[in-house]
This record gives sequence, C-alpha cells and structure tokens, in this order.
Amino acid sequence: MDPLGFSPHNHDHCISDGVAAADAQCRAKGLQLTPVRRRVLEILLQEHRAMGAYDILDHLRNEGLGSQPPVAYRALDFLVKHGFAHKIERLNAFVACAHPEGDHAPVFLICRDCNSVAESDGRTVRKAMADTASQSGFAIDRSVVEALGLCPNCREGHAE
Amino acid sequence: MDPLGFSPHNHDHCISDGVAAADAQCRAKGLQLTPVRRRVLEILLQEHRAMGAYDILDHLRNEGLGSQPPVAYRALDFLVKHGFAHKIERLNAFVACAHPEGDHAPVFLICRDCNSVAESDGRTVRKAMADTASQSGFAIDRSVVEALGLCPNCREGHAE
DNA sequence: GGGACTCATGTAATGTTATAACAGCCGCGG
DNA sequence: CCGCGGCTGTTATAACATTACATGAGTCCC
Ligand SMILES: [Zn+2]
Ligand SMILES: [Zn+2]
Ligand SMILES: [Zn+2]
Ligand SMILES: [Zn+2]
Repeated sequence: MDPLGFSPHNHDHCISDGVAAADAQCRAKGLQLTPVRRRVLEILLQEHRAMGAYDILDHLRNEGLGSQPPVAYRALDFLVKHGFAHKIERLNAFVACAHPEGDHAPVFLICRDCNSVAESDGRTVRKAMADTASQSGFAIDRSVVEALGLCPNCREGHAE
Repeated sequence: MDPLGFSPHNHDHCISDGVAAADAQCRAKGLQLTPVRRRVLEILLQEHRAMGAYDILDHLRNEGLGSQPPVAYRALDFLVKHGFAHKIERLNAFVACAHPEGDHAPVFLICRDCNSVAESDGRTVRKAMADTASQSGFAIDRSVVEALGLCPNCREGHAE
C-alpha cells in the first residue's frame, strides 16, 4: 500500500478515482451520494490536504450549496462513517481517504512542517495494538493512530 | 506495566504518589510546580478520568484559584509538556499520567461505555509505527495512539 | 537600592470547532 | 392522499481554545 501524500502524482486521477470509488460503493450499499456529499468529497480530494469543517463550509458557501455548519458536518459525518474520508483528531480536520477500496485501518503521518497528511497501512500497528489491549482485556472497536513528524521532503530541507 | 484505570486500587495512593513524583521531577529539572499547577494535577488524579479544560476550570473557580480559560489551559500545557498529564485528542480532554516515572509513549484505551481511560504500554505499538513510517521515509517525533472500545468491566455487562 | 529581566498569573475579549433543535422537502409504499 | 424515513435549511448555542495586554514576584547585576 502506497502512503501517498508525499510523492508527486497525477492529481486529476485522485479526484475522479476517489469519486468513482465512492459512487460505486454507494450504489452497492444503497447509500445516497447526494450533491453536497459528493461535492465535499471532491473538495477534499481536490485540495488533497487536511481541511477544517469551516474551510469546507467556505467552499460550499461560495458555490451556493449551504452556508451553515451543520451542512458541512453532516456531509463529513457521512463520508467518515462510510470510509470515504477520515478525521484527523490531532488537527480537528478531515482528509479524503487515499484507499477507498474496502475496509482499512489507516495510520496517518502528519508533517509538522508542510502540514501534509499521508495515509499509510496500519495493519502491523493494529496488530500490536490488539496485543497490547488484549493484555488488559480491552476490546478495541476503532482506533486513532496519528504520527507527527517530518515528511521525506521536509527532512531534506532540515538536514542541511 | 499495569494499564490501570480498569481495576480497583487504593485511590489515595494515586493522588499522593502522582503529586510526589511530579514534585520530585520538578525539583530535579528546575521546574516550578506552582499552586495552580499542583492543584490541577491533584484534580486530575482525584477524579481519575478524562476531564475537559472547562471541567477543571470549574474546580479552580470554586476554590478561588482562577476563573478564566487561560488559567486552566496554561496549567494543563505545563503538565502535558512535562509528562505529568496527557491530552486525549479523541475526547478533547486531559488525564493525569498513570506512569509519571520517566519518558514513555503511552497508548490509551478509551471505554465507550463508562468513559474510563487506561494508559497502557505503547512500546510494541511505537515499534510498529516506526517501521511503518520508515517505509515512506517519515521521521516520527510524537504520536497519538488511542483505542476506542469496551473495557473489561463493561464487556461483562454486554456479554450477557 | 534601582533597573532589567524572566517566569507565572489575572483578565477581557475573541476565535475556532461542533451540536441541538426544529421546520420543510421529497420520494416511496400503503 | 397520507405517513414515514432520509436529507437539507436555518437559528441558536454549546464546547473548546487562544490572543493580547496588564500585573506581580523573584533573580541577577551593578
Ligand atoms: Zn482511508
Ligand atoms: Zn513536510
Ligand atoms: Zn503517562
Ligand atoms: Zn467501561
């Protein structure tokens, strides 16, 4: 699984692929990818960064799609709930999912310099967490795993 | 390392030991454990749960130790910065550190039923995260690791 | 002792993030 | 037509957090 976020890429694909994947999954599961929800997902994919709910709301307002906080929060709740986006707790912000195919347990790598957020494969980390939790009899439902540090690009700049 | 938080214990010890440990470390490092800071730590130890900054502020206000948000936030910043307390990002709340002896990289287990928060040993998890991050060239400074689920006590209730 | 400095605190004002509550709309099955 | 569930529009407010500036206590140097 590719961490994304730290490497150049054809960004048009991010958007079209992300929306297409969400579209397909919604059709498959009987969910409604309404105009607001679709647009919020597009905005997140377009900007390709962690955005606050109010940042997104600004976009929506400019486009006449809603101007009050609940509009943005409801769309974000839907996207997060169904795995099309994630909330970054540390930033109180949201990112489009980089791997919208099926279930996954992501680990986020947050650069403190350029604020980019990469979504990485969390399987080994989840395994370790499950082990840790089982020792105290705790049953994990979901988890928040976020690392803060320097991305490869910003490390270069600092190394000199 | 004991996860704490899910098992009965002599709670007076939590408080006196926690404050004593902070006191010793402050003396050793030349930090000032001022009345407000000490009192906030005591409150966190006393309540033994994740508390919002405004919950703490209420206590302080009742005791005439400060009534404005910055008073609570400054004390909490100090405690968190020096490892005497932790912020739970998922809850926007704070807990006293359960293992105030030296550096550590905790994993938090948050019960969605009773809201208790246990602090568990994160070494294996951090190892897994370091491996994951290194694959993409990311250098981790700090990390947020929080699991949400059911604690042993609440599991029993649900199992029936 | 006075002056400059640092660190902690007091307080007002404000900024940011998130939710509650209720009204209206629309598509669908009865 | 009617009721119902899901989505949206809007107002208001709750919850969380910071900026900015003033004050006071201790320390260092002279
Ligand atoms: Zn994802
Ligand atoms: Zn970076
Ligand atoms: Zn701790
Ligand atoms: Zn519980």
